[in-house]
Amino acid sequence: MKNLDFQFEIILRGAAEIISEKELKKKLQRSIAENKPLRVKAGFDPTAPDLHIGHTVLLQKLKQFQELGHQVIFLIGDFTGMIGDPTGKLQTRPPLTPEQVQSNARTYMEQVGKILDISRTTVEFNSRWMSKMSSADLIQLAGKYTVARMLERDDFQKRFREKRPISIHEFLYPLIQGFDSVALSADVELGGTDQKFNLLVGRELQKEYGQEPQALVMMPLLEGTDGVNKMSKSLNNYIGICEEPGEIFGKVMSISDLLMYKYYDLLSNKPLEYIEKVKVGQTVISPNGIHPMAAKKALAEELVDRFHGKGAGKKAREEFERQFSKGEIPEEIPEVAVDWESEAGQPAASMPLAKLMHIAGVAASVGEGKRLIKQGGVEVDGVRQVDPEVRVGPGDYLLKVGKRRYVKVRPNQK
RNA sequence: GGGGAGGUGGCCGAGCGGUUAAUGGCAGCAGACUGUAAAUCUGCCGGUCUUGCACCUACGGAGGUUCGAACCCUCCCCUCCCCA
Repeated sequence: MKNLDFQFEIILRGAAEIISEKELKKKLQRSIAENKPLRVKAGFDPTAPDLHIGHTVLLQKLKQFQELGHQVIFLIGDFTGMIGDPTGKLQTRPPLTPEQVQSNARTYMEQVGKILDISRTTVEFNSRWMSKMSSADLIQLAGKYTVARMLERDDFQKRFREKRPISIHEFLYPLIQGFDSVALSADVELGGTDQKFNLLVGRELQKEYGQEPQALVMMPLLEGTDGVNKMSKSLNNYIGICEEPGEIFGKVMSISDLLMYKYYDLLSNKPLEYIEKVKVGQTVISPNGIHPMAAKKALAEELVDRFHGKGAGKKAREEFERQFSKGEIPEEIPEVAVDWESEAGQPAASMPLAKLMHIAGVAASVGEGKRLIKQGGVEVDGVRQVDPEVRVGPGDYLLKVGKRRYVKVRPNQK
């Protein structure tokens, strides 16, 4: 096992906060002395099996622990997930069936495998111990925390102050999450900074149950592509790790420069000297700095490589440059077969372009198609269309919508 | 248990019997300018088609009163506050 300082430096990189550094060092020290890996836990919600790069901030940190020889425990919160997420405001989630949980878990692992070494990862489900817990046990658990302490949590406090509802079961969530640490005898728990309260509850409960409290490693939250909100699928400001290379590359290119520098800090594995050069380029144009656009392309390439394998990034970059820097059409364009039958069952002589766009999936409705045409955002075979009422006959067309959406349509052969 | 205030489009938030598919803001989309950056400016922003000032859907849910209701009435559901 590597020495203490070496390990600690790696763990520290990118972390927003560690509670406490002293305790963590002590644990590491002991682990080295006894040649016993630390049990490192991180919990995930099974209801959203589509991972985005925001999740990878945490996963990368887990990977680092793994590479340092520690035992990584990937905890799937299926029990909590089955009840519903308390942070969701109004919606009661339909409970997941065990089959759904299993299938989500599989999807999860496939994606997580892009980053972690699955063969060396322990996967746990908190239903394993929670579903067996009796009401009496649960009440006993609830007895270990007070309402006043619960209300210390930021969002509870805020909602309480703003007179917005807080359900009793929401108080149970931090307790259950904390109890997971007890059940797993976790030495370290990883989480986002927004998890701080829950993570701390884990420490308290471990003490209550006679365990040494876990050390906490908190990672900053990654902002979404809008640069304002936390990355999340529901806000549609995410970059999914399973998205097409071109998609990932494009989304990275469209973030603001300012955000790019944050992404560098949280996502890039490039040497620190390189990142320094990137940051120099932010303010001065000098031989020591890297131009923001070049830096962004490098980051996009790195991420595509990470999720699609070495070489995919370079390909995506070339494709990107062909399409946008040179204005050429992309190499691979999705094709859609369109039925041209009219209501009478006869092949229609023509249909409005807007409708064709709708069928081809590039417009949410016919109305939107017309709007796009009116606004000059539509090209057919390289010719911009301006009449929202134009009709087209059956045939092969290349549609371009907006700056980057292309689709080929052809009549459906019957 | 008693009393009071509310539930409006993805979100926030006006409207409180009739040009209201519903002011405004945010988000989103398209265009110009660019580095598919930021900032800025412009336009759009429920759906359908025979494009009419048409039809359908929509202001928590169900009924009702009206020529006409997001706006009035009744019942129900949900949230918040005060008292117990």
